[in-house]
Amino acid sequence: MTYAIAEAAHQSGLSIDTLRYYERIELIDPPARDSGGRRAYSDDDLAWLNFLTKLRTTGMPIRLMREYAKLRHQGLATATRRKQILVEHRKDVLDRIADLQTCLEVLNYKITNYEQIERDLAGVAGYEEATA
Amino acid sequence: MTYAIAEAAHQSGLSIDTLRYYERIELIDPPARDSGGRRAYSDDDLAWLNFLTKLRTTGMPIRLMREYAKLRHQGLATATRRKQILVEHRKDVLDRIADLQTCLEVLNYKITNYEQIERDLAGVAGYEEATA
DNA sequence: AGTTGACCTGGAGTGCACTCCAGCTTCTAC
DNA sequence: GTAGAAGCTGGAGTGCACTCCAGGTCAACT
Repeated sequence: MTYAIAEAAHQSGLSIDTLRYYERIELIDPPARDSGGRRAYSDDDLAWLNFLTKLRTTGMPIRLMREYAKLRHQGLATATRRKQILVEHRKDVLDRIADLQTCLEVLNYKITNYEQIERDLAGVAGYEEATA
Repeated sequence: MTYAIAEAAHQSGLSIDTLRYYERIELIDPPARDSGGRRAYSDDDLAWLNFLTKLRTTGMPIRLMREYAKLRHQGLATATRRKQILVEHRKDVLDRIADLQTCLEVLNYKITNYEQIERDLAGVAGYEEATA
């Protein structure tokens, strides 16, 4: 099964331009081409894209994704380094989640404040209505 | 109590250049100046900076932070809109955390795979040693 | 009085990750 | 056999959030 670039874009959630861009910067291998010279993405290509988007979503810089992609081509010998990259990245992601949760508390606190303000303002309005 | 820009940078975790940049784009009010024309940040300034960094950490675009900053100057009347911004942003943050957690599972899965590969490689090495 | 170091301004430069464009080819449907 | 959609290439442009720089001022210490 192969997929035209529009379909690959749709499946991966990336834009067509981004797919070609990723190819240019060697994040992905040049996919096969059909008889007319158009890109024909394989299921494997999509699986790799899918994994890449996971790394992107979690904020891995493209530079590091490229290193990972390069290592992949060098086979099993690089498994340790690849694992190391992922383990380090996992730590980054966990830290990031913790950061977000801390910020969330601040956000909650602020929102609660605004709710109190709204109640106060409504109280004044109610009072004004009652005494009008 | 006031703070020189270097101290404010240190306290907020932003760079001196970023503080001046935030001032230029009207994210923060111009702080007071000392007799020599140097910025003298107040505790309130620092508190606001601190909140801004929370918004930044959670990925709020500067454009939106500016809107929020602007509303703040217009007093209580804008409380509802400000709350709305924070509530919407909180949703973004929650979504983002959920995304990260999904990606984390993929990362964990991959890492587990690499660990299996390492064990397999170690097994072969052990076998080779034993039969050498 | 001179040196050092922090700070000042306006403006230019940077890095990242796309995103868009012009001009061309190729397939599909009528 | 022609119109329109989809894809191609190389290269330029964009938006964001800083970051750096030159050339100057000011205060404190020696």
